[in-house]
Amino acid sequence: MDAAREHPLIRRLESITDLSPEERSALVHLPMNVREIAADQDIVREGDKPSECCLILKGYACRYKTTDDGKRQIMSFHLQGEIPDFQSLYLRTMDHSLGTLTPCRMGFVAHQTLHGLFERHPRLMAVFTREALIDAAIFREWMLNIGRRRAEGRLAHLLCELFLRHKAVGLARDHAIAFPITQAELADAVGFSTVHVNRVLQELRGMNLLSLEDRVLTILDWPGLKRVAQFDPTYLHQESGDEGV
Amino acid sequence: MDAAREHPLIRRLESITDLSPEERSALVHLPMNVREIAADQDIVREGDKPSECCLILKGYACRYKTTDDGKRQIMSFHLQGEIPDFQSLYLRTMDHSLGTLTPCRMGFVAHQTLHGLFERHPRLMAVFTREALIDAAIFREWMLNIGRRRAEGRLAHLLCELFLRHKAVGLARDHAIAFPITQAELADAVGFSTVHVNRVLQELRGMNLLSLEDRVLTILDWPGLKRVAQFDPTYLHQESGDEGV
DNA sequence: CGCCTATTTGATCTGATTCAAACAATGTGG
DNA sequence: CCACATTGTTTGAATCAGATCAAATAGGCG
Repeated sequence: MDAAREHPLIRRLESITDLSPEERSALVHLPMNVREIAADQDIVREGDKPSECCLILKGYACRYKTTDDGKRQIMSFHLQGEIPDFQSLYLRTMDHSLGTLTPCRMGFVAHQTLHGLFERHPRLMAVFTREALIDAAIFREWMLNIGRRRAEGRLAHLLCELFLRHKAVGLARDHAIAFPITQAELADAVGFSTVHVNRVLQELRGMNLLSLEDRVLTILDWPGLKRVAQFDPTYLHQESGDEGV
Repeated sequence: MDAAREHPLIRRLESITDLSPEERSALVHLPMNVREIAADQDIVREGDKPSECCLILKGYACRYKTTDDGKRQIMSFHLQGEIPDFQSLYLRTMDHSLGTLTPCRMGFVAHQTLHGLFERHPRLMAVFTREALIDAAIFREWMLNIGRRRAEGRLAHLLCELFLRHKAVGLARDHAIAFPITQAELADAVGFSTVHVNRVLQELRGMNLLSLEDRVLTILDWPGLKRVAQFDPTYLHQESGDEGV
């Protein structure tokens, strides 16, 4: 079997664009330092000045910040194949932290290595730049979500997004995805209390829109969920939208 | 007097990095279509597929989105010298709208022109990429702000940011900046009702932290304002931080 | 002057928080 | 294999920050 097919980064990039044989080869042989990391560990922290980027080979991670009085805001969730701290290539100091949600296999790639890669393959640089801009688009949508949507819609919106992002990279089976995110983590992502997440989740279940048990999220009624979320997938900039869901 | 000094884009970029004579020359002669636009006009709208980017030569603009039920979230404010829709170079479809807050002079630059510029001056591309990543850093901070900070801190935080951003590009005079943003617009930026913005603003004034009248914001007590905002300027990635304020 | 937009004030209501505690599931070490 | 600790979920009751509704006031400006 083709080694490239098994490589989470390549699988992800090929869900976005076509790669030339040279580009694929460069990516397959990208020097990286692979480490296994337990759940709930920080990989880089606010204030750090990292000299490498972190590629998720397996598992789930998130970016977050905390206020001085200890409240946390999760700004993004990340799946395998993603490089959550890509921005550290251009912004020396971390303005937020990156941590694991589950046990993870991480590939650490030196900044220098990536700069070299981009010099030899400018098109790859454009692809990663695009990805970073999509990240920003997701941040914008979350702002609208947190700032202006009320409970059911807000939580539903996040679940719609997570489902489509899994689907786009082949991590959805039928209408189900792995869902290792706890209610407390969901709360920190949408700006609720844990208690409220629990109650809203029960509402969504009560409407037969979804089921969430044993760390698996199943979408039972996609049009219905989209409706309560007012979900429009444009901001994910997946060429396919949500057709075929 | 040097024409480049007067050019808002160059002034802004030189507040960030040094430009070579060739880069400056390329920027001065960057072909653009200049238009005057009234206040409260959309420049591009969610769903548009623009073929040019918009440089603010004069005035204030903002990016925003609305929910189906008409609630608006402003995701960013933009000053002169900025290119708020830079992402349209890489993401075909607008996932949000860009509108003026005040009468503006705008320079429209064809995507093609910018791609050409970046090909000839890769370092400029890196600078703009960096700027886009700082945009994203600001979005993240706003998420924390909207999701996890309560009223006084939330509004104070936004005002701290706007002050520092003005200062960084020489648009602050002593401790005062132009402030054409209405209370309704502030409300849409921080996720409040207009009424609540008014009350919180009165609190901040009552604490003698600032004055805001006649479209001028004056910071009366920077350490105090920073404290209630829990403001840490790291996320703006200005090398100078807030020293000298 | 009169119109329109922006700010301010007051009264009431409500969605979500907080606090507290029970319950379930999972894992750990003896 | 059980006792126990730990982490995550669920439920109930009281409270509150901020929203909503309504109306007055204050500024520009044609």
